[in-house]
Amino acid sequence: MAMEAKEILKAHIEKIAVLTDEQFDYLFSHFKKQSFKKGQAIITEGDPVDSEYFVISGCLKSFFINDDLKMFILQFAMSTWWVSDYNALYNHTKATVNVDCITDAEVLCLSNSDREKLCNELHKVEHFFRWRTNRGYVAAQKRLLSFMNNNVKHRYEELLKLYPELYNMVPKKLIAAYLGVSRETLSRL
Amino acid sequence: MAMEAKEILKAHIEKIAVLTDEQFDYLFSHFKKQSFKKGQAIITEGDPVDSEYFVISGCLKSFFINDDLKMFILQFAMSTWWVSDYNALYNHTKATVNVDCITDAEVLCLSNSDREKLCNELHKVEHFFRWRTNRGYVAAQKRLLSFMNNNVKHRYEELLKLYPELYNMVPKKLIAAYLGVSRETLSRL
DNA sequence: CCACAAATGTGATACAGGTCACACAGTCAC
DNA sequence: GTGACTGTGTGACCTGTATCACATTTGTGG
Repeated sequence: MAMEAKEILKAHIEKIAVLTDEQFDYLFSHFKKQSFKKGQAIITEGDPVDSEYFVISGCLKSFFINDDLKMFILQFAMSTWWVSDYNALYNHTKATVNVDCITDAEVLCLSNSDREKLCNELHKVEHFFRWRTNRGYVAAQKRLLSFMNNNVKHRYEELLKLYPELYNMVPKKLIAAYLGVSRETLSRL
Repeated sequence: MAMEAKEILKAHIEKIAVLTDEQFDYLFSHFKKQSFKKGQAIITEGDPVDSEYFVISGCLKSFFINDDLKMFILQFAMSTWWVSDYNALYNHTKATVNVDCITDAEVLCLSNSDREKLCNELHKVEHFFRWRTNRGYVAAQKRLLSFMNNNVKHRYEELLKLYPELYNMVPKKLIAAYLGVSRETLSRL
Protein backbone atom coordinates (compact mmCIF):
# COMPACT_ATOMS: atom_id res chain seq x y z
CA MET A 1 0.00 0.00 0.00
CA ALA A 2 2.92 2.36 0.78
CA MET A 3 4.36 1.06 -2.46
CA GLU A 4 1.22 1.99 -4.31
CA ALA A 5 1.39 5.61 -3.20
CA LYS A 6 4.99 5.78 -4.31
CA GLU A 7 4.13 4.36 -7.70
CA ILE A 8 1.27 6.80 -8.18
CA LEU A 9 3.49 9.78 -7.42
CA LYS A 10 6.28 8.42 -9.58
CA ALA A 11 4.02 7.91 -12.58
CA HIS A 12 2.60 11.39 -12.08
CA ILE A 13 5.98 13.13 -12.01
CA GLU A 14 7.54 11.03 -14.73
CA LYS A 15 5.13 12.40 -17.29
CA ILE A 16 6.95 15.73 -16.93
CA ALA A 17 10.38 15.19 -15.37
CA VAL A 18 12.50 12.08 -15.69
CA LEU A 19 14.32 11.46 -12.41
CA THR A 20 16.82 8.71 -11.64
CA ASP A 21 15.70 6.14 -9.09
CA GLU A 22 17.94 7.68 -6.45
CA GLN A 23 16.61 11.15 -7.16
CA PHE A 24 13.04 9.97 -6.95
CA ASP A 25 13.68 8.03 -3.74
CA TYR A 26 15.23 11.14 -2.26
CA LEU A 27 12.28 13.25 -3.35
CA PHE A 28 9.83 10.69 -2.03
CA SER A 29 11.53 10.57 1.36
CA HIS A 30 10.20 14.09 1.99
CA PHE A 31 6.56 13.08 1.61
CA LYS A 32 4.60 11.86 4.61
CA LYS A 33 1.76 9.46 4.02
CA GLN A 34 -1.44 10.35 5.87
CA SER A 35 -4.89 8.79 6.05
CA PHE A 36 -8.08 10.67 6.79
CA LYS A 37 -11.68 9.71 7.45
CA LYS A 38 -14.68 11.10 5.62
CA GLY A 39 -15.49 14.54 7.03
CA GLN A 40 -12.10 15.09 8.64
CA ALA A 41 -10.48 18.51 8.27
CA ILE A 42 -6.99 18.81 6.79
CA ILE A 43 -6.64 22.59 6.65
CA THR A 44 -8.78 24.84 8.83
CA GLU A 45 -9.39 28.56 8.36
CA GLY A 46 -7.26 30.63 10.71
CA ASP A 47 -4.55 28.03 11.19
CA PRO A 48 -1.05 28.39 9.77
CA VAL A 49 -0.50 26.38 6.58
CA ASP A 50 2.84 24.70 6.05
CA SER A 51 2.14 21.85 3.67
CA GLU A 52 0.47 20.86 0.46
CA TYR A 53 -1.14 17.50 -0.25
CA PHE A 54 -0.96 15.07 -3.15
CA VAL A 55 -4.06 12.89 -3.26
CA ILE A 56 -3.54 9.13 -3.58
CA SER A 57 -7.13 8.01 -3.12
CA GLY A 58 -10.49 9.44 -2.10
CA CYS A 59 -11.88 12.89 -2.68
CA LEU A 60 -11.12 16.17 -0.91
CA LYS A 61 -12.53 19.65 -1.33
CA SER A 62 -11.01 23.06 -0.74
CA PHE A 63 -13.61 25.67 0.15
CA PHE A 64 -14.26 29.11 1.52
CA ILE A 65 -16.98 30.11 3.99
CA ASN A 66 -18.16 33.72 3.76
CA ASP A 67 -19.61 35.98 6.45
CA ASP A 68 -23.14 34.65 5.77
CA LEU A 69 -21.83 31.10 6.32
CA LYS A 70 -22.29 30.33 2.65
CA MET A 71 -19.81 27.82 1.28
CA PHE A 72 -17.95 28.17 -2.03
CA ILE A 73 -15.90 25.29 -3.36
CA LEU A 74 -12.64 26.19 -5.05
CA GLN A 75 -11.61 22.73 -6.03
CA PHE A 76 -12.44 19.08 -5.75
CA ALA A 77 -9.30 16.95 -5.45
CA MET A 78 -9.10 13.33 -6.45
CA SER A 79 -6.23 10.94 -7.14
CA THR A 80 -3.09 12.70 -8.49
CA TRP A 81 -4.44 16.18 -7.71
CA TRP A 82 -2.59 18.58 -5.48
CA VAL A 83 -4.40 20.68 -2.93
CA SER A 84 -3.68 23.28 -0.26
CA ASP A 85 -4.43 26.89 0.59
CA TYR A 86 -1.79 28.12 -1.80
CA ASN A 87 -2.23 31.74 -0.93
CA ALA A 88 -1.49 31.03 2.72
CA LEU A 89 1.20 28.49 1.87
CA TYR A 90 3.21 30.76 -0.42
CA ASN A 91 2.73 33.92 1.61
CA HIS A 92 3.09 32.36 5.07
CA THR A 93 -0.24 33.69 6.26
CA LYS A 94 -3.10 32.01 8.11
CA ALA A 95 -5.49 29.87 6.12
CA THR A 96 -8.57 31.57 4.67
CA VAL A 97 -9.50 28.42 2.79
CA ASN A 98 -10.45 25.05 4.32
CA VAL A 99 -9.63 21.59 3.02
CA ASP A 100 -11.48 18.50 4.18
CA CYS A 101 -12.45 15.01 3.11
CA ILE A 102 -15.59 14.20 1.15
CA THR A 103 -14.68 10.49 1.38
CA ASP A 104 -12.03 8.54 3.28
CA ALA A 105 -8.74 9.56 1.73
CA GLU A 106 -5.03 8.88 1.56
CA VAL A 107 -2.62 11.69 0.78
CA LEU A 108 1.07 12.41 0.60
CA CYS A 109 2.00 15.50 2.56
CA LEU A 110 4.87 17.76 1.45
CA SER A 111 5.93 20.76 3.48
CA ASN A 112 6.49 24.12 1.83
CA SER A 113 10.08 24.26 3.04
CA ASP A 114 10.83 20.77 1.75
CA ARG A 115 9.35 21.65 -1.63
CA GLU A 116 11.49 24.76 -1.83
CA LYS A 117 14.55 22.80 -0.71
CA LEU A 118 13.93 20.09 -3.31
CA CYS A 119 13.29 22.66 -6.05
CA ASN A 120 16.58 24.26 -5.18
CA GLU A 121 18.54 21.01 -5.06
CA LEU A 122 17.07 19.37 -8.13
CA HIS A 123 16.46 21.48 -11.22
CA LYS A 124 14.14 18.82 -12.62
CA VAL A 125 11.92 19.02 -9.57
CA GLU A 126 11.61 22.78 -9.97
CA HIS A 127 10.72 22.16 -13.60
CA PHE A 128 7.98 19.77 -12.53
CA PHE A 129 6.47 22.24 -10.08
CA ARG A 130 6.59 25.04 -12.64
CA TRP A 131 4.69 22.83 -15.04
CA ARG A 132 2.17 21.89 -12.38
CA THR A 133 1.34 25.49 -11.52
CA ASN A 134 1.17 26.43 -15.19
CA ARG A 135 -1.56 23.87 -15.59
CA GLY A 136 -3.38 25.08 -12.52
CA TYR A 137 -3.20 28.65 -13.75
CA VAL A 138 -4.64 27.80 -17.15
CA ALA A 139 -7.41 25.75 -15.52
CA ALA A 140 -8.29 28.62 -13.18
CA GLN A 141 -8.50 31.05 -16.13
CA LYS A 142 -10.72 28.67 -18.03
CA ARG A 143 -13.03 28.33 -15.07
CA LEU A 144 -13.16 32.11 -14.71
CA LEU A 145 -14.14 32.47 -18.36
CA SER A 146 -16.75 29.77 -18.02
CA PHE A 147 -18.16 31.62 -15.03
CA MET A 148 -18.51 34.85 -16.96
CA ASN A 149 -19.68 33.33 -20.22
CA ASN A 150 -21.87 30.34 -19.44
CA ASN A 151 -25.08 29.88 -17.51
CA VAL A 152 -25.44 27.44 -14.65
CA LYS A 153 -26.86 24.60 -16.70
CA HIS A 154 -23.99 24.77 -19.15
CA ARG A 155 -21.41 24.81 -16.37
CA TYR A 156 -23.09 21.89 -14.64
CA GLU A 157 -23.03 19.78 -17.80
CA GLU A 158 -19.43 20.80 -18.44
CA LEU A 159 -18.43 19.70 -14.94
CA LEU A 160 -20.18 16.35 -15.20
CA LYS A 161 -18.70 15.67 -18.61
CA LEU A 162 -15.23 16.36 -17.25
CA TYR A 163 -15.68 14.49 -13.96
CA PRO A 164 -18.64 12.09 -14.27
CA GLU A 165 -17.58 10.33 -11.04
CA LEU A 166 -18.53 13.45 -9.06
CA TYR A 167 -22.21 12.87 -9.80
CA ASN A 168 -22.39 9.86 -7.48
CA MET A 169 -19.49 10.67 -5.18
CA VAL A 170 -20.44 14.11 -3.86
CA PRO A 171 -23.76 15.56 -2.63
CA LYS A 172 -25.50 17.93 -5.01
CA LYS A 173 -25.24 20.80 -2.59
CA LEU A 174 -21.46 20.62 -2.87
CA ILE A 175 -21.70 20.66 -6.64
CA ALA A 176 -23.94 23.73 -6.29
CA ALA A 177 -21.29 25.32 -4.06
CA TYR A 178 -18.72 24.64 -6.77
CA LEU A 179 -20.90 26.14 -9.48
CA GLY A 180 -21.74 29.15 -7.30
CA VAL A 181 -25.53 28.66 -7.22
CA SER A 182 -28.04 27.63 -4.59
CA ARG A 183 -28.82 23.93 -4.22
CA GLU A 184 -32.47 24.69 -5.05
CA THR A 185 -31.52 26.16 -8.42
CA LEU A 186 -29.28 23.21 -9.20
CA SER A 187 -32.07 20.81 -8.25
CA ARG A 188 -34.32 22.47 -10.85
CA LEU A 189 -31.56 21.86 -13.41
CA MET B 1 14.89 54.03 -23.93
CA ALA B 2 16.15 50.51 -24.74
CA MET B 3 18.10 50.86 -21.51
CA GLU B 4 14.98 51.67 -19.62
CA ALA B 5 13.21 48.50 -20.71
CA LYS B 6 16.22 46.48 -19.67
CA GLU B 7 16.27 48.12 -16.26
CA ILE B 8 12.58 47.50 -15.71
CA LEU B 9 12.90 43.81 -16.51
CA LYS B 10 16.03 43.51 -14.39
CA ALA B 11 14.44 45.10 -11.35
CA HIS B 12 11.40 42.86 -11.82
CA ILE B 13 13.38 39.63 -11.94
CA GLU B 14 15.87 40.59 -9.26
CA LYS B 15 13.15 40.64 -6.66
CA ILE B 16 12.97 36.86 -7.02
CA ALA B 17 16.12 35.55 -8.68
CA VAL B 18 19.58 37.09 -8.39
CA LEU B 19 21.37 36.71 -11.72
CA THR B 20 24.93 37.76 -12.54
CA ASP B 21 25.25 40.56 -15.08
CA GLU B 22 26.33 38.08 -17.76
CA GLN B 23 23.41 35.82 -17.02
CA PHE B 24 20.97 38.70 -17.16
CA ASP B 25 22.46 40.03 -20.39
CA TYR B 26 22.14 36.57 -21.88
CA LEU B 27 18.55 36.31 -20.71
CA PHE B 28 17.75 39.78 -22.00
CA SER B 29 19.20 39.01 -25.43
CA HIS B 30 16.23 36.69 -26.02
CA PHE B 31 13.66 39.45 -25.57
CA LYS B 32 12.56 41.53 -28.54
CA LYS B 33 11.39 45.06 -27.90
CA GLN B 34 8.16 45.97 -29.68
CA SER B 35 6.02 49.10 -29.80
CA PHE B 36 2.31 49.16 -30.49
CA LYS B 37 -0.27 51.86 -31.07
CA LYS B 38 -3.52 52.20 -29.18
CA GLY B 39 -6.02 49.70 -30.55
CA GLN B 40 -3.44 47.50 -32.23
CA ALA B 41 -3.83 43.71 -31.87
CA ILE B 42 -0.98 41.63 -30.46
CA ILE B 43 -2.64 38.22 -30.31
CA THR B 44 -5.67 37.43 -32.45
CA GLU B 45 -8.11 34.56 -31.95
CA GLY B 46 -7.42 31.71 -34.34
CA ASP B 47 -3.75 32.51 -34.87
CA PRO B 48 -0.95 30.38 -33.51
CA VAL B 49 0.64 31.79 -30.35
CA ASP B 50 4.37 31.47 -29.88
CA SER B 51 5.29 34.29 -27.52
CA GLU B 52 4.44 35.97 -24.28
CA TYR B 53 4.82 39.66 -23.54
CA PHE B 54 6.29 41.63 -20.65
CA VAL B 55 4.77 45.10 -20.49
CA ILE B 56 7.17 48.05 -20.19
CA SER B 57 4.67 50.87 -20.59
CA GLY B 58 1.06 51.41 -21.55
CA CYS B 59 -1.93 49.18 -20.93
CA LEU B 60 -3.01 45.99 -22.69
CA LYS B 61 -5.99 43.75 -22.23
CA SER B 62 -6.49 40.05 -22.83
CA PHE B 63 -10.07 39.18 -23.66
CA PHE B 64 -12.43 36.57 -25.02
CA ILE B 65 -15.31 37.15 -27.44
CA ASN B 66 -18.19 34.68 -27.17
CA ASP B 67 -20.65 33.54 -29.83
CA ASP B 68 -22.96 36.48 -29.08
CA LEU B 69 -20.01 38.83 -29.67
CA LYS B 70 -19.94 39.70 -26.00
CA MET B 71 -16.49 40.56 -24.68
CA PHE B 72 -15.02 39.28 -21.42
CA ILE B 73 -11.76 40.66 -20.11
CA LEU B 74 -9.43 38.18 -18.49
CA GLN B 75 -6.73 40.61 -17.54
CA PHE B 76 -5.56 44.16 -17.83
CA ALA B 77 -1.77 44.33 -18.18
CA MET B 78 0.31 47.34 -17.20
CA SER B 79 4.01 47.88 -16.55
CA THR B 80 5.79 44.71 -15.29
CA TRP B 81 2.82 42.47 -15.99
CA TRP B 82 3.12 39.46 -18.28
CA VAL B 83 0.43 38.64 -20.79
CA SER B 84 -0.35 36.05 -23.47
CA ASP B 85 -2.88 33.37 -24.28
CA TYR B 86 -1.20 30.92 -21.93
CA ASN B 87 -3.50 28.06 -22.76
CA ALA B 88 -2.56 28.30 -26.43
CA LEU B 89 1.07 29.07 -25.66
CA TYR B 90 1.66 26.07 -23.40
CA ASN B 91 -0.44 23.62 -25.40
CA HIS B 92 0.62 24.79 -28.86
CA THR B 93 -2.93 25.41 -29.98
CA LYS B 94 -4.54 28.34 -31.79
CA ALA B 95 -5.44 31.41 -29.77
CA THR B 96 -8.92 31.55 -28.27
CA VAL B 97 -8.04 34.70 -26.39
CA ASN B 98 -7.13 38.08 -27.90
CA VAL B 99 -4.60 40.59 -26.63
CA ASP B 100 -4.61 44.21 -27.77
CA CYS B 101 -3.60 47.70 -26.71
CA ILE B 102 -5.83 50.02 -24.69
CA THR B 103 -3.14 52.72 -24.96
CA ASP B 104 0.11 53.03 -26.90
CA ALA B 105 2.41 50.42 -25.42
CA GLU B 106 5.95 49.06 -25.32
CA VAL B 107 6.55 45.41 -24.57
CA LEU B 108 9.32 42.88 -24.46
CA CYS B 109 8.48 39.76 -26.42
CA LEU B 110 9.78 36.33 -25.35
CA SER B 111 9.09 33.23 -27.39
CA ASN B 112 7.85 30.06 -25.73
CA SER B 113 10.81 28.07 -27.02
CA ASP B 114 13.30 30.67 -25.76
CA ARG B 115 11.65 30.65 -22.34
CA GLU B 116 11.87 26.88 -22.17
CA LYS B 117 15.48 26.98 -23.36
CA LEU B 118 16.39 29.60 -20.76
CA CYS B 119 14.57 27.71 -18.00
CA ASN B 120 16.53 24.65 -18.93
CA GLU B 121 19.89 26.41 -19.11
CA LEU B 122 19.54 28.56 -16.00
CA HIS B 123 17.99 27.03 -12.92
CA LYS B 124 17.40 30.50 -11.47
CA VAL B 125 15.33 31.50 -14.49
CA GLU B 126 13.15 28.45 -14.06
CA HIS B 127 12.77 29.43 -10.41
CA PHE B 128 11.66 32.89 -11.43
CA PHE B 129 9.02 31.58 -13.83
CA ARG B 130 7.73 29.11 -11.27
CA TRP B 131 7.30 31.98 -8.83
CA ARG B 132 5.59 34.11 -11.44
CA THR B 133 3.00 31.49 -12.28
CA ASN B 134 2.42 30.74 -8.60
CA ARG B 135 1.42 34.35 -8.15
CA GLY B 136 -0.83 34.28 -11.19
CA TYR B 137 -2.50 31.13 -9.95
CA VAL B 138 -3.21 32.60 -6.53
CA ALA B 139 -4.55 35.79 -8.12
CA ALA B 140 -6.84 33.81 -10.42
CA GLN B 141 -8.22 31.83 -7.48
CA LYS B 142 -8.86 35.01 -5.55
CA ARG B 143 -10.71 36.51 -8.47
CA LEU B 144 -12.79 33.35 -8.81
CA LEU B 145 -13.74 33.54 -5.14
CA SER B 146 -14.59 37.21 -5.47
CA PHE B 147 -16.80 36.36 -8.43
CA MET B 148 -18.73 33.77 -6.48
CA ASN B 149 -18.90 35.64 -3.21
CA ASN B 150 -19.27 39.36 -3.99
CA ASN B 151 -21.81 41.42 -5.89
CA VAL B 152 -20.87 43.73 -8.74
CA LYS B 153 -20.60 46.88 -6.65
CA HIS B 154 -18.20 45.22 -4.24
CA ARG B 155 -16.05 43.85 -7.06
CA TYR B 156 -15.99 47.24 -8.76
CA GLU B 157 -14.79 48.98 -5.61
CA GLU B 158 -12.24 46.23 -5.03
CA LEU B 159 -10.87 46.68 -8.54
CA LEU B 160 -10.61 50.46 -8.25
CA LYS B 161 -8.93 50.21 -4.86
CA LEU B 162 -6.35 47.82 -6.29
CA TYR B 163 -5.81 49.69 -9.57
CA PRO B 164 -7.07 53.28 -9.24
CA GLU B 165 -5.29 54.25 -12.47
CA LEU B 166 -7.75 52.11 -14.43
CA TYR B 167 -10.58 54.52 -13.65
CA ASN B 168 -9.19 57.18 -15.96
CA MET B 169 -7.17 55.00 -18.31
CA VAL B 170 -9.80 52.58 -19.60
CA PRO B 171 -13.40 53.08 -20.80
CA LYS B 172 -16.11 51.97 -18.38
CA LYS B 173 -17.42 49.37 -20.77
CA LEU B 174 -14.10 47.55 -20.55
CA ILE B 175 -14.26 47.63 -16.78
CA ALA B 176 -17.77 46.20 -17.09
CA ALA B 177 -16.37 43.44 -19.34
CA TYR B 178 -13.78 42.68 -16.68
CA LEU B 179 -16.38 42.52 -13.93
CA GLY B 180 -18.67 40.40 -16.10
CA VAL B 181 -21.66 42.79 -16.13
CA SER B 182 -23.33 44.98 -18.73
CA ARG B 183 -22.09 48.55 -19.12
CA GLU B 184 -25.58 49.80 -18.20
CA THR B 185 -25.49 48.06 -14.86
CA LEU B 186 -22.02 49.41 -14.13
CA SER B 187 -23.17 52.90 -15.08
CA ARG B 188 -25.90 52.67 -12.44
CA LEU B 189 -23.18 51.78 -9.92
C1' DC C 1 -35.58 -2.47 11.62
C1' DC C 2 -36.41 1.90 13.55
C1' DA C 3 -35.53 6.68 14.25
C1' DC C 4 -33.30 10.60 13.18
C1' DA C 5 -30.44 13.32 10.22
C1' DA C 6 -29.04 14.56 5.73
C1' DA C 7 -30.10 15.17 1.04
C1' DT C 8 -33.19 16.41 -2.47
C1' DG C 9 -37.40 18.25 -4.85
C1' DT C 10 -40.75 21.95 -5.52
C1' DG C 11 -43.81 26.04 -4.94
C1' DA C 12 -44.23 31.16 -4.09
C1' DT C 13 -42.13 35.42 -4.03
C1' DA C 14 -38.42 39.09 -4.34
C1' DC C 15 -34.77 41.30 -6.60
C1' DA C 16 -30.26 41.96 -9.10
C1' DG C 17 -28.85 42.40 -13.32
C1' DG C 18 -29.76 41.83 -18.53
C1' DT C 19 -31.65 43.83 -22.65
C1' DC C 20 -33.49 47.29 -25.60
C1' DA C 21 -34.30 52.00 -26.68
C1' DC C 22 -33.00 56.55 -26.72
C1' DA C 23 -30.53 60.93 -25.32
C1' DC C 24 -26.54 63.50 -25.09
C1' DA C 25 -21.50 64.59 -24.50
C1' DG C 26 -16.70 64.16 -26.18
C1' DT C 27 -13.32 63.31 -29.76
C1' DC C 28 -11.43 63.06 -34.20
C1' DA C 29 -10.88 63.53 -39.30
C1' DC C 30 -11.39 66.39 -42.92
C1' DG D 1 -17.32 73.62 -38.07
C1' DT D 2 -19.67 69.47 -39.41
C1' DG D 3 -20.53 64.81 -39.41
C1' DA D 4 -19.45 60.31 -37.71
C1' DC D 5 -18.25 57.54 -34.16
C1' DT D 6 -17.45 56.23 -29.36
C1' DG D 7 -18.54 56.54 -24.62
C1' DT D 8 -21.83 57.26 -21.07
C1' DG D 9 -26.32 57.90 -18.58
C1' DT D 10 -31.13 56.50 -17.78
C1' DG D 11 -35.91 54.63 -18.26
C1' DA D 12 -38.97 50.44 -19.03
C1' DC D 13 -39.39 45.90 -18.98
C1' DC D 14 -37.90 40.87 -18.67
C1' DT D 15 -35.54 36.88 -16.74
C1' DG D 16 -32.64 33.92 -13.95
C1' DT D 17 -31.48 32.96 -9.52
C1' DA D 18 -31.85 33.61 -4.42
C1' DT D 19 -34.55 32.89 -0.59
C1' DC D 20 -37.94 30.90 2.45
C1' DA D 21 -41.01 27.24 3.44
C1' DC D 22 -42.26 22.73 3.42
C1' DA D 23 -42.65 17.87 1.65
C1' DT D 24 -40.40 13.71 0.40
C1' DT D 25 -36.60 10.50 -0.14
C1' DT D 26 -32.34 8.46 1.18
C1' DG D 27 -28.76 7.19 4.33
C1' DT D 28 -26.93 5.74 8.74
C1' DG D 29 -26.03 4.45 13.59
C1' DG D 30 -27.69 1.87 17.17
